[in-house]
Amino acid sequence: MTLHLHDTRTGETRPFEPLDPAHVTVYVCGPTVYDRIHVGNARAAVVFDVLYRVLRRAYPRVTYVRNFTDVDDKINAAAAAEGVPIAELAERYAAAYEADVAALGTLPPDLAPRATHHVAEMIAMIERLIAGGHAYAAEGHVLFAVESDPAYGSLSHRALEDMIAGARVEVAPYKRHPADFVLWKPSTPELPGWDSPWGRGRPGWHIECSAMIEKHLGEVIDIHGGGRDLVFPHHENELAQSRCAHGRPEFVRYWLHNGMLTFDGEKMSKSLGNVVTLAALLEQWHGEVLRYALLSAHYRSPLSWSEDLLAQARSSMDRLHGALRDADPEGAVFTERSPEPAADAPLDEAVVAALDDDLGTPEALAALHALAGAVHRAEDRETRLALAR
RNA sequence: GGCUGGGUGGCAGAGUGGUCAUGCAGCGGACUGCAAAUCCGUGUACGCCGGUUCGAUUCCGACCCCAGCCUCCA
Repeated sequence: MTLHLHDTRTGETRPFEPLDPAHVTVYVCGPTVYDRIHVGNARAAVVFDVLYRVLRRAYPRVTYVRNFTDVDDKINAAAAAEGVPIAELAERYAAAYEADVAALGTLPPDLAPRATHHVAEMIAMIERLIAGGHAYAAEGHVLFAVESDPAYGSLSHRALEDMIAGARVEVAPYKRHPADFVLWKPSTPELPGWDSPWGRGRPGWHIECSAMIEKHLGEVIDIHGGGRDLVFPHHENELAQSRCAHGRPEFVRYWLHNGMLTFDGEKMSKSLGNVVTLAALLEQWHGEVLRYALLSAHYRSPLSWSEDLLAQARSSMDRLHGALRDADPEGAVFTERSPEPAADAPLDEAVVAALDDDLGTPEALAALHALAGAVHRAEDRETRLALAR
């Protein structure tokens, strides 16, 4: 079976057909670096790491880009609270992020661009949008005109009129349409800012991803990933900007969104205050156990997080390790934690089939356990328990 | 209210029109000097009500409930 992926935009799972099979392009929304990440954030990193590994086995070249949002109000606030320069704080948490997700056995992306390094590209893109009649300047801001994009709402499946009905925040007076969103906003002298045709200011959140994708991967990419909570408005807006700036209807061929981690039935998020930082968990649990726990549910489903889940993950993981020990007591074939099996290493067919079916990690793990059982029952087995996952 | 996606055994969580997910936990047994590991066996599971069908957890309809998004968010 060939790789099938679920695309949020069309709502269907279909065979993965890259634009250019010789070079697959993937972009995933990375963190805003103002604090240590929590397990919920880590889920996306792990899920898309699995995708990356699956793609690398199937295609000769894969470019995986995961950005750092290093210009944001929260960063400014955190830096001010600590009394340190904004850039210093951002770099500190970017480094912490990399260390955190590396502990979960994820491969580093091919590129990890910073938003602040791409302001010129953003400004250029905004100018193109204005020239094309898709954006307008007003009171130091530049706004995207949602009504100029007939396809606006196609990713999140909502109609413009529904958005107006649902609008809970007071609409800024300079907006032509309540759903218009900011591409550029003015900045105060103390805050980070860049000179632009519209005065000193800083970019809106959505435009960074559009600009970085265009620069590093081109106008059309194969896969765009992120958490479900980013579908609207972030990805919808990103899609609108890129599509309109490029003047071509296609932007992302497959939109992949991972489900949220819940804690006591509610989404784990900073605003709800029910977060568990990854760093704290790593003090108690091996990264492998956390990875196992994060992959124990299908990536699109919500996953209920608990101490119990971790204990179960550890026991399950132990069973797999036990099988490896049994099959290979000297550790001659399998190293403790091989970062990635060789590209030509044979993998169990059931595992591959499960992964090819929209990254069916629970089924893949079940297949791994079936192998483990076989290893224990048989005498010696050269089972290739490639723990690629 | 609108738009998505769900409701599966003690827990987590796959899947399917008529035999088994899988793991953890529990229980019984085997092996072992004890223990660990391993093996074997074990549980009226599929939100509720109708419908289609020889047969539905799986298809259709209504209902109830839950989560996410609509505001920063993986």
